[in-house]
This record gives sequence, C-alpha cells and structure tokens, in this order.
Amino acid sequence: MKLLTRNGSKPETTDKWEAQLRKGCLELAILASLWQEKLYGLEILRVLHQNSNLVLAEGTLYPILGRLKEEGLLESEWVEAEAGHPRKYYWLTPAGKQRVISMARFWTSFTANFDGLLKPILSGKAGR
Amino acid sequence: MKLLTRNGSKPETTDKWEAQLRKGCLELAILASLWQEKLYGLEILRVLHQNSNLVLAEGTLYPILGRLKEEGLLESEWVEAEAGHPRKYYWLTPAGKQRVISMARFWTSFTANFDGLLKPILSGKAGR
DNA sequence: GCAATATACCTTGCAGTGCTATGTATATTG
DNA sequence: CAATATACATAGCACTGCAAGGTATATTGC
Repeated sequence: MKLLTRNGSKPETTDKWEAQLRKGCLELAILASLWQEKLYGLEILRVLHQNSNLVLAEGTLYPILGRLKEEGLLESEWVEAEAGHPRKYYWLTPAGKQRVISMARFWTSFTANFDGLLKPILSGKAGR
Repeated sequence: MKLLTRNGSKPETTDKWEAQLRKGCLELAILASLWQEKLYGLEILRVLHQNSNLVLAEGTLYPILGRLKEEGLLESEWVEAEAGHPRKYYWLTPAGKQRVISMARFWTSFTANFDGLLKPILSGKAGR
C-alpha cells in the first residue's frame, strides 16, 4: 500500500484538490503553450513550468498530446536534434487554433462566474 | 451503447472539456456556497446554478457532501420541513472556513497564472 | 382511502483522466 | 563500454463526476 508522497509527508486533501484543479486545465494549457511557436514534448513542460508555474509529469503530457493529435487539433513532425534523441515537434492546426480560442473564451466566462462566488470570502467578510 | 447526450446531439469533445474544467472546482464551489448561510442539498444546487451558472447533478453533489463531512469541513443536521421530505442542512465548521479561504487564495493565484498564458490568444493576435 | 405527483436524499456502476513507475532509443562523457 | 543525459512512450492504479435508479415523506385529485 502506498501512503507517502514524494516529499515523504502524508498525502493531504489539500494537495489532492490542487491536483484536481489543474486537471481540468491541462488540455487548454498545452494547446495555449503552442499558440506562438512549435514546441517539442519536454519543452512544453518547461514552458508551462516557467511561464505559468504549472508542473505536469511526462506520463501526463504524452497521452494528452496523442489525444489532441487524434482529434485533429495538433500536427507533429520528428526533427533530428543537434545532439541526443530526436525531438517530436508539435504545432496547432487551424482547427486547433479555433479550439484554443473557444476554450479560452469559455475559461474567461467560467472564471468570472466563479470569482463572483468567491468574492465574499476573499473580501474578508466573516461567514456565519 | 450510449452515443447521445441529453439534448440528443452527439457528445462533442468540447463538452467533455467543459465538464472536465468544472470537475476540479466543484468542492470549492460547494464549500463557497455555504460561506454565508446553511443550505440543504438541493438548495445548494439551485444556488450554484442561479448565482454562478454552475450546474451539477444530484449524484455528484451527495457523495461530495459526504466526503467533505468526513474530512471535518462540514457539519449537518436533519430539519423537519414545513411540507414534504425532511431536509438535511449543511454548514461550514471552523476547519471548513479555513479551508475555503485557502482554496480561494490558491484559485486566485492559479487563475492569474493561467490568464497570463491565455493573454496572447484573447488579445486577438494571430499565432503562427 | 389510495394512486399520482412533488420534493428530497442516497447509492451503484461506468467512463474519463492524471500520475507513478517503468521501458525504450539516441548520443555524449569518463 | 559502462554511466549519464535527453527525449519519447506506455501500463496499471486511483480518483472523480455522472447517469440511472431507488427510498422516504407529504400533498393533491379522484
């Protein structure tokens, strides 16, 4: 049985929640990272980590890239690297660009609704 | 085999994504709905629907309420209704209030990071 | 009285998703 | 030629939401 997380502490429900929140956003995040330029797998992880503080595992990334490609939102191509293992670069298809835009719009209205729900909490008023 | 959604259309991947996005936020939404007042089950659904455009099924709500209670974030009590079936009212424990606050803070910083990622897309600049 | 309806709570089984762990391939370094 | 670094890939597990179906209580129409 597995009871410890990587840092050796007991898994806490707070951690689980944060993971859960990330979950729903990963596809959008990955598509969005490709908005401006082609990237290869591990590079996507680095970009998301550095630009948006979003950390995901390789075992999470590759299946998602596969799904997105199968849906026709991404294309990919192998490219010989100057050194080491060849890299598989991904970029958005026209359908993919359309999709990112509509997802981003949905995200915006969704979070706006949510912010309304959280306003009483973050404005410092006590609940009863 | 099941191929149709409730409205009779084919299930689209966009729908799946929207569902996925909601998923990570439900616990926070439910806890937040209880910030100001005690509510009973179905009432929570109505509040979230009307105030935040957030629709969830009963089969989703009750298990979550059970989890949250088990974690010590909620308390509950049966109350005779003026008419019909008795209602089970829920409210936040002190630990629950603490938790909502920390979740709301995490939400705020998380969405801020994300908005940065989406800015190039929503500002109307074309990708290449 | 008693079926039909409305309100409310609860549970079961399934499907979708991310993550840990592990595996493979290529090239460089000691 | 082992060890290391980079990169892509997959299998099995655990968690979560949801559709569907079930139970309980009270009111309404006949």
